[in-house]
Amino acid sequence: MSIDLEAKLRGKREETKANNRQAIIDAARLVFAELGYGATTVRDIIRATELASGTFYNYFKSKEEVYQALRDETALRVRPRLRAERIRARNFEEFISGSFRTFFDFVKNDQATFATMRRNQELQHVRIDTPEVVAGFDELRADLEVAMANGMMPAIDSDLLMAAMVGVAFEVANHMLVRSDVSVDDAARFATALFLGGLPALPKKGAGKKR
Amino acid sequence: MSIDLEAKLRGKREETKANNRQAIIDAARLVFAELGYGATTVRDIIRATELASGTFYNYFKSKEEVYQALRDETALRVRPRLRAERIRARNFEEFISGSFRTFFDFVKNDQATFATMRRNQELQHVRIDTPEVVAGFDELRADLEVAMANGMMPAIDSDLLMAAMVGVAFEVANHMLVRSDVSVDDAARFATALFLGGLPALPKKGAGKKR
DNA sequence: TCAGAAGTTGACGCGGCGTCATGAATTGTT
DNA sequence: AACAATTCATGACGCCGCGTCAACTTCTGA
Repeated sequence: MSIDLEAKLRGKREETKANNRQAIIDAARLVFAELGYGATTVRDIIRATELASGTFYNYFKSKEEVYQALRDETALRVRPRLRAERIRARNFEEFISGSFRTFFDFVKNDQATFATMRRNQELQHVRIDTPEVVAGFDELRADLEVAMANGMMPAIDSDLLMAAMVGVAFEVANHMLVRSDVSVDDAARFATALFLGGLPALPKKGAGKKR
Repeated sequence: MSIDLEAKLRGKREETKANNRQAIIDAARLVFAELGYGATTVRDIIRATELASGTFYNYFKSKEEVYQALRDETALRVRPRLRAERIRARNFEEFISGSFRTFFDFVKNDQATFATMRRNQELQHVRIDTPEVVAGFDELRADLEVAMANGMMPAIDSDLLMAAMVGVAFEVANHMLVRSDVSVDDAARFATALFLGGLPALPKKGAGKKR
């Protein structure tokens, strides 16, 4: 059977390590959803598992770290999609609208993940910086810079542009989830129009700097 | 002396209550700055004070609540400024640029407060929802609606527009603080240009809705 | 078959949590 | 001025979660 196969390939030790880690993550997802992030303790998580309390610390330093792992799993699912969407883009309009639409679509469909998080009033917003998430931002900025180099769009401070896009994306996504009358389409159209319209007006890089 | 005066006016009881509350808030500001939000305990806060541990709970339910109070103090300082700036505005350009400039200016000058917060990696971002802060957002939206009614700007989904402005404001503010080469002026110009340029392109309210 | 490595276990000491009985200080009343 | 009532500060207390660590079990490679 497949478990034996894996055991052969990876060794039993590696196998149970992976299983334990995943068991903790899965338990955490459940418990966070039930109790809310702030209220859950490491003990709650480990209790929802077959493992002993000490074992938790072989895998994570704290509940924060488990949360990050959860977050990273999510980010790992979106990033490739966003990346693909941007690479496919033939012009700036597609670049922008594709990015926003993909993101909002993900947030909406993956509401299971996000709703879990959003129940917790303590974790105030969708927006959180986990290394994976930050890496995703960096990818966006890199792609923006490529687009500028290709002449697809004017040369603008890519860092600020990225910041603005990220801010709009997360904040609008929040409102989309809260309000029933805002569809993915509405949200994407809104964000896209804002940036397509605003782009030509943005201060060009190198120019206008009073240095 | 003035303390006697206050005591006469407010009663000694009220007086010490106000003092204790403020002492706790001040101690919290200090301790948060020193240890970071996540690492500080209620005990740490109360220890930085002359009061006994039980007294803390006469004023706040948890460290979260003290943090909110801190946050509210800050929001209470910005809101009137933003409000005044928007009321003074004679056209949409002034409305937008005044709002952003005031906000970024505040963040920069009040870095003491914000830097304190930003040291804490756990509180991921400037952006947090405390009742005062939310009230500030609502004010912005209300003012946007007034501006639309006055014909200063086209009728747009004010909720989404507010969300976008808030997102850009906080995210760009973050980058402004992190990067030494972005001045308040740069940040304000960038955000203003984005919205002034994007506004005409935004989907008009009532139109285009496929309902 | 066995020695060493790797990893699991749960009991332990420490410290923070929120409560509550006690007592001190302030206020209002006669 | 004396007193009763009210308000509030105090800090000890029981509870629980924290992270550690010595003992033990399981796996691995020779």
